[in-house]
Amino acid sequence: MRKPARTRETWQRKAIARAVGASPCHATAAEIHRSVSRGGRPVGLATVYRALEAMVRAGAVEEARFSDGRVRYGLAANHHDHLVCLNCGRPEPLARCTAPRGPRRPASGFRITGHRLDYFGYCLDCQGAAGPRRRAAPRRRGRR
Amino acid sequence: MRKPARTRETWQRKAIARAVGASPCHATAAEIHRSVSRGGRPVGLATVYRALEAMVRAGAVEEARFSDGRVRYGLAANHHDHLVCLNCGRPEPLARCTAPRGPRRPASGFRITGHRLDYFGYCLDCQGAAGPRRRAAPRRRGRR
DNA sequence: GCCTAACTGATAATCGTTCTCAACAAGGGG
DNA sequence: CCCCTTGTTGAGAACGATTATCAGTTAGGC
Repeated sequence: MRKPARTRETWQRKAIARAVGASPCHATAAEIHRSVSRGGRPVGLATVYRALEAMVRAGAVEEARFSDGRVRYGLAANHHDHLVCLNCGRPEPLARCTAPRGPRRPASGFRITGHRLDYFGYCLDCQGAAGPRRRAAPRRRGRR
Repeated sequence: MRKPARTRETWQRKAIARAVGASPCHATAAEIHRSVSRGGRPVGLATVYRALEAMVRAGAVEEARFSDGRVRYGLAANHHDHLVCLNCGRPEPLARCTAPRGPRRPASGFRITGHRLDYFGYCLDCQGAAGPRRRAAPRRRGRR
């Protein structure tokens, strides 16, 4: 009887896992793709997305989404919260997780397995320059 | 000297603001668009996005992004955290905010003005049906 | 070495969101 | 009340991150 192989250890996935671990904060798929392709054989972008999806499913990697709409990936073992600037959109990692254990008694029988906590505000650079209530320029979309 | 009018009170913006306030939890732009257009004169989708952007800039509305990638909008006055199911992706509002005041001393001089806290896990419906470690079906994209 | 299912790369497709542009209208001035 | 400036609207094109397809490759159990 053949034991079904769950996942295969390709050099691409190893390189992608290494790149995710090397990032100090959560990185976008494009950043990971660039990092991997720069440091060796190029890897397809679709492969990066598929590998990241598999790692998320396996619980090794966690996703984070900020206001720019792009998904960012980081090692689950390296979990941290963020300070996100409302002006420049840049996320800053927080040293330690400050979230409470969970809401007092999640009614409705919800089973909690994780969380994500982001603080919004203005980073040092943007406090003087632009002042509050100025929106970020998250990403250029739409017609050019 | 003409005093420049900052914003104009069009019936579209009033209707959109009413629809945002009527939603029990954060609603997507498409939901708000549908809600507004159903209950009266139809409004362009671009208008909905522009009005929401203006309200966010004014601080009256806050954004939330879950794993399906769509932006959701809710009244800032009605702030609440969420329980997000990893299987079905449905967000459940939490009655009260449980986030700590802020991280112990945001180094780097970051000025915190708000936060967002989500708990991940599995809702009652998905605990029995699918079990853990099964990914949500967030959205259909890519080739058909 | 063989075989099969998992993986890869290139690329087309999808869809939420934003931009363009001409036409419209809020609301302050006269 | 009319005029004028300028923010707003609606329709649709454009955009870009992400996902699906498909044919060829390969990891790894036997």
